[in-house]
Amino acid sequence: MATGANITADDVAAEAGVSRWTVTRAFRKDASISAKSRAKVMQAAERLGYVPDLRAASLASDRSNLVALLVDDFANPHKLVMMERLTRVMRRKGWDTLLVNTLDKADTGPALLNASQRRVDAVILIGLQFDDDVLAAAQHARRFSKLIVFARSSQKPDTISIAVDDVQAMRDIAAYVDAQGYRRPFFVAGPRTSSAHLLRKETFIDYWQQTHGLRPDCVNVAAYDPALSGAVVETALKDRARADLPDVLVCENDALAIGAIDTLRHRLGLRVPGDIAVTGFDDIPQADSLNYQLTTYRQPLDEMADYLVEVLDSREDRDMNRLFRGAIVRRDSA
Amino acid sequence: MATGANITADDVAAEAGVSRWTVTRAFRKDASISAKSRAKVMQAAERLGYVPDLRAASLASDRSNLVALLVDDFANPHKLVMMERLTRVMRRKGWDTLLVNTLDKADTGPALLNASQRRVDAVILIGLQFDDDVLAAAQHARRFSKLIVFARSSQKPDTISIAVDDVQAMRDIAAYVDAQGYRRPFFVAGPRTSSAHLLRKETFIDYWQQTHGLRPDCVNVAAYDPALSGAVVETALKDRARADLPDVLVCENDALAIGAIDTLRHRLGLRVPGDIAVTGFDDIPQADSLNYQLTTYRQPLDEMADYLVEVLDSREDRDMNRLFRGAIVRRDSA
DNA sequence: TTGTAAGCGTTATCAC
DNA sequence: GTGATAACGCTTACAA
Repeated sequence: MATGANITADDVAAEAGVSRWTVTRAFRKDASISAKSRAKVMQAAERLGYVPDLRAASLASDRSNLVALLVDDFANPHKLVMMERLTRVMRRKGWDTLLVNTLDKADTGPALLNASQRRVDAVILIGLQFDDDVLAAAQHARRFSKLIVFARSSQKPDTISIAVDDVQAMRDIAAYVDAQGYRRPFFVAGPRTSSAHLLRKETFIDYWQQTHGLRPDCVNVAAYDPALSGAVVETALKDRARADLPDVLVCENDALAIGAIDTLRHRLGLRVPGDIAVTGFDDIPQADSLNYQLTTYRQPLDEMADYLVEVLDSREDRDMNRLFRGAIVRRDSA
Repeated sequence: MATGANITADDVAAEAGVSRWTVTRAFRKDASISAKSRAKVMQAAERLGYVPDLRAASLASDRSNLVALLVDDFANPHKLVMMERLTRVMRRKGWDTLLVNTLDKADTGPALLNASQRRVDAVILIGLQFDDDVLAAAQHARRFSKLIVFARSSQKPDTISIAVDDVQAMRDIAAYVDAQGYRRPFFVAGPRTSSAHLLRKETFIDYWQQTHGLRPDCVNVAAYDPALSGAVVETALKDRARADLPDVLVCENDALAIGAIDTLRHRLGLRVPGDIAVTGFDDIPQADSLNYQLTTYRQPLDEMADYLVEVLDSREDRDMNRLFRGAIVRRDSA
């Protein structure tokens, strides 16, 4: 076990009969080194089982090639999709990922401190509890140069936001629902309270007021949790007369939508989309299942991830916020 | 931004009027240091915005307090549950997590190398493609002392396996299904091929042969993917006469079970559990949804995670494999 | 193209 | 209880 522990570049240098610095060079793609030297070094390294120590490299160069990924809400399946995509793209480009589970809202500060101690080059936030005020309060712990908010828009200065254009997206959804002929929309919103979070809901309501002069009903669910969403929807709808029921539930994301569908079908005895249509947001894998066939909105995650590594690589200091445009994924639910 | 970059222990020492080593001591829980000195140091550190550099600490002490988590199958929702649990428990105990997305089967070696370069104290494998042969081939890249296989049993020496007792678990499930009166069982297995992976399937078949003298039908699904599972089940059952259909589908895990349920209901027009019952394994969040109410088997993840950190903390070299016993979670699907 | 020497910010060891 | 000093393994000038 632990084959050849503590083999250093010096050992390899001795074995290959060169200097330590030449060993280092051999391990870099760019480097002015003769093919012969490199071969000699590589063979010696192989023989000895040398593995460069990135801690030391990072300490000396002040670049860690490490990025902290702060995640708070592991209940939403979309998190898994994002984590897969981000770690895949980053690893391909030479960035390692420090996964930090932000235990609860109060833990944001400690989590950032954690990342700082590892001297990560950047911190990526994917989550919902990272309100701008939380971020502001936690900023003093910063010892990294880039704070990136992924898949959520943020107004905070000193922060790079890579997200879908919520206003555009929700207008697309509203227009789609409208075009399908639904006239009694009902919005199922998530737990967000700060202004940056209300964009989807507000956009949807605005659209409806402007085009049809009516204000859609809304409910707020305290977490992006399907079961909770179902409970809230049930409470809101169970005592309504059939004629008073909405004809479409527009949900802030798929997790809420799926919980809503389950409740409509299994608690309220309604058909989806027969009696009530439902839309989501995110296009999680489940949305494509036979059972849900959820009409939803897909963010261009690949593009967003590619841009993310571009940001990581960049040394620029200009504004790097970027909004992307996704597309409706039309299925049977609406 | 990057408030007070490069504040080191020396700076704090100067500010507080003590030596660097005293600063270090102040930051440890155990330490022979006077309360007065500590207070002085902490104030100075606060004033300067000092954040200890864990890279340097790790380099000097040869303990990184970093653990690599290798994940290969992001399609299974259970992965999200495990990641949450592990990162939560580890973080509470002072262990940071390096998340490595094992891109494909051939990437196992490079992924381990990646971890080695960061000098992680241990590597945890949660995934299915980590066959024992892959592990063996990749071992030469080891530069960490502990290789832990989590939630999957492994026969490999030099490896610590923390898992549920598959034989015991599958016997429990088989006995349950038997006691419920089902007599035409059908097993839906995952993609695993090596012997360590076949435990659940073999145990189930053995049980049935010994107790009823019959060999249940089986299908293999090439990935733990609900859609794929559904397709395989559909192919296997669609041409059968009603009387030839199984009365229960015992699935190797919940992902397969959920895909199977969708297909039974939406493709084959069967009721679950009315016409065919279904069982799963893992108890993923979805299993408890109104739509599935899946009878499944829960692994004692908290206990397992607690034991994991115990293993991480341990300096012992004895055999640390451990099998846990879970419990059936009885719901409506069987 | 290659080598030398001085850091990088801690911890460990040993004195005091 | 506290303080020097030598590692730890690499990178970065700069010199050869």
